[in-house]
Amino acid sequence: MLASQYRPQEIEKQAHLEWEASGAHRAMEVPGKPKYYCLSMFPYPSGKLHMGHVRNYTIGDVLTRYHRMRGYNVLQPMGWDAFGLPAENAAMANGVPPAKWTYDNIAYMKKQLKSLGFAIDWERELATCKPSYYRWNQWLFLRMLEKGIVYKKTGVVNWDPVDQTVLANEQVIDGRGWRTGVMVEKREIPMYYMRITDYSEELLAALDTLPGWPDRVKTMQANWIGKSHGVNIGFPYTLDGKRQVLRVFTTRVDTLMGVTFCAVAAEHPLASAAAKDNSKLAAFVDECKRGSVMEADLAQMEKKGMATGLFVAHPLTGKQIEVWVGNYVLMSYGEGAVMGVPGHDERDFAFAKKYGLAIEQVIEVAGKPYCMAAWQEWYADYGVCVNSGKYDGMDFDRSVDAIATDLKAVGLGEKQTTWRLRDWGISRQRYWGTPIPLIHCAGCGDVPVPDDQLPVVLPEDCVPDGSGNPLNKRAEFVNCACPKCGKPARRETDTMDTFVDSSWYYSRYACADNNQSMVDDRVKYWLPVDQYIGGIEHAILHLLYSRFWTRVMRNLGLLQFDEPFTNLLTQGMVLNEIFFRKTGEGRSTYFNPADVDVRVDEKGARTAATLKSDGLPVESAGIGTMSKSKNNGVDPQALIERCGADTARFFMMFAAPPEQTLEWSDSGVEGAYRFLRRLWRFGADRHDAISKGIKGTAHCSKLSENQAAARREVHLVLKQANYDFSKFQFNTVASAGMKILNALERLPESETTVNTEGFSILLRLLCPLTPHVCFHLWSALGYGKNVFSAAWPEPEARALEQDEMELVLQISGKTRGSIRVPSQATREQIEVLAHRSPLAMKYIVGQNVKKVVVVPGRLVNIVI
RNA sequence: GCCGGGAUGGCGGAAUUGGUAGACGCACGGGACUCAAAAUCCCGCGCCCUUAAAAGCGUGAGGGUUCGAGUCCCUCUCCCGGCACCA
Repeated sequence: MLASQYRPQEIEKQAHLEWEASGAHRAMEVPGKPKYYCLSMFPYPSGKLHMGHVRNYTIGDVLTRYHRMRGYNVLQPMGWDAFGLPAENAAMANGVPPAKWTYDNIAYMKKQLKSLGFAIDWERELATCKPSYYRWNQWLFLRMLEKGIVYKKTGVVNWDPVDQTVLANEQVIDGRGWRTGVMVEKREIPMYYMRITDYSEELLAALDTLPGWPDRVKTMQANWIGKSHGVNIGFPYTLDGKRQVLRVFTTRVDTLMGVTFCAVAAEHPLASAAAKDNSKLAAFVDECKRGSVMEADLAQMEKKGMATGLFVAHPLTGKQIEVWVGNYVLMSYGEGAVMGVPGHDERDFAFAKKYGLAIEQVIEVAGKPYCMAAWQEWYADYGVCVNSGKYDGMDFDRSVDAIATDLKAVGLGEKQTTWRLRDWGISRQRYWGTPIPLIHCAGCGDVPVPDDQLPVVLPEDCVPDGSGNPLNKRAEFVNCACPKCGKPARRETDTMDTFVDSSWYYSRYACADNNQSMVDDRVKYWLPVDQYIGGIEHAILHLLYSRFWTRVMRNLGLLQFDEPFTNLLTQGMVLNEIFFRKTGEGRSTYFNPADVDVRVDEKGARTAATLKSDGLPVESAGIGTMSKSKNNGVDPQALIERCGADTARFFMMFAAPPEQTLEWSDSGVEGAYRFLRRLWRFGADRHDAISKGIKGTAHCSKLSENQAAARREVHLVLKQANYDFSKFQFNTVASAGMKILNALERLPESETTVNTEGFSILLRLLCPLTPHVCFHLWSALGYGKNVFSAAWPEPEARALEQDEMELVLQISGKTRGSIRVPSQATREQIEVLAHRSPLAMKYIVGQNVKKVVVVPGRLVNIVI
């Protein structure tokens, strides 16, 4: 018997018990059975789940359950990206060690994930902050060190001079330290790097082997790697009596004859040399070195520069060219120096205009006038060389070849391929991360920790206070013996970038219990990941580092594949409304949408919003991602407790397609809940009839016209829904479920045959989305024991057949109505029927028919 | 600034390849049931003119290709994601 009322809490709890008892979500290696590894990006244990998690893991769970029903052996694991800055911030705020805070959060969030009914194999759970995981970070780091993939060099960091600490970019606000408020400085410190640039070519080329990745992600990665072809040019000069060469890289050597200055980065050796006895320049160079290291900030800074007083010679004409220091020149790209061609480059133009430097046209584009006199014209288009001596009249390709040849002849340049991608600096001057397994010895230098001393265990009871890395204050951690000479030595206290942790965790899930090796043979069975799901914000860094790391492991013989993620789904963000009031000092107070009343007019359009507590108006700042700072988050817990996990899941899937942003809506949730109540009631009302009814296919021949029409509709919607499933369009799958229920509800209750079949289709179609209610109804109505072992529903061709079909009738491209024609009608017959239809007559009598377009199954267009 | 993406009723969204724009849901309006409320059910719902029908307009803005454009091309505006130490 079925209770008349839908009580999600009860049936969900019961379902969880049954699934747990039967081990329904365990994934075991079954040789020969097709496997499907479905992975969602693991969460950072920030405290409690947010809606972005719920969305991400619901998408993953829908795919997991769908593929199980399709006969795959599916693995869906879960773990914790447990190292990172927020734990240290929480420690500073509450005095709790990051470890305790992290483990408490994991326990709570795990409970929440379980309450959502995800088909996760919890036996494979991992947390990156556990020595059993990060020891393999350390182990692989040492292998990379041996192979020369890891190396040491200096890198630039944000330095807070008051707290005497390195700041993350996130901790720099408007160029100042977040806690001290003082201007941040750039500081160079020694760091360890991974040679991801050794893999530039492969990482770029292999994007073509990833048809299952969204094009936008592949484009972003390709642009990030940034392969460009150009020429490396030398501008000779003499300094301290020695002949030297200033090297620049350009992709536009065709504009070489238009160079009117050169500009170098503040960190460039030439800038330092010139600043030595020029205090004004030294001050300017210092100024450039202050402020944030973020590229976005640098690129938006006002272009500033100062002449060095040094001159270099044009490599082909010998003309003297002044060298400037420019804050828009990045030391990290190319040679840290550029040739200035203000006539044909936007940034050079802005710079030249500001400092009154010469602008010369050396490229002409047909049909595009160049108005030098106005001093506001430049263009970067490709064209033909002019004012360029022997190169005049040459197009881009020819001039590049000619100029490169001439440069080579004088030993001042050759063609070069340059990459935008930089090596990956992994050192972090922070506590809550994987210790870098090195020991610094006065006599032996940097000594790797021997494998048998791994893992280097991070003490779990430190409490950071914002002034540097607490590991430095731990004598028992820092002081150690040199593994080579045995003398007292100093342990490295830098930890690894947390992107290291997330670069290979997907492999570890296959063998999380192995404490003898990083990976084992089970990886061969499960990997690569068939479907990876996560936020679009990870499109570049995390995914690129993972692709790199996979190749490193492959080259060490640990993995047998090139690409870790065969298919990628990038999910959109979850947004909510933002309400605020301005307070005195121009600051804003934000109010949670749950505390705001919104009034509407008789058409449903919004008229006003007021705060519930005081009834006074609040302002709307539109919609934005759910965040603490905008106070617009919705706690999934309250929702689950009130409406159940199925409602939360169904709303998430219905409100928007997975890749798009999703806007939160309380009434939308209410609608989802209403639908599930209707679904339940349909089953409860027809319980007796359906449980006694004949299961299986309803036979067309025995059906009335009414029944056949309803059945046709169900199968038609199913056909579309199956297509949508294959495209991961879960929002239209959800709406297909609603359409099927609408169709079945329109049928009289006595139509048991069609109802029984239709409802079984509906339950199977929806069970990946709302597993609990479908699981319960399926067995309660006697369809079988377990809906997840049932066959996936397929539309029946015979159910879709019909004698007549409707075609749209257009007159000269304007839709005027529709006509009915026999399904088998030929193009000619359709044309005749269309002409004879009263609707067409009305428009074509007395007109000259120029042309008739017939699109089979769609429309007829009579052009007059 | 650079790279990537987006824009469709009051709202979320739908519309396989160019072929009836607005499926499905929310909100809103009207009605039924009820002592009443909640729940539930029925009807309506892009804009404009209108008693109604018909016509006209309509997918961010402007232009183009086509018998036909939300969908393809060009130009522009606004919004969102990333920019290497947030994860």
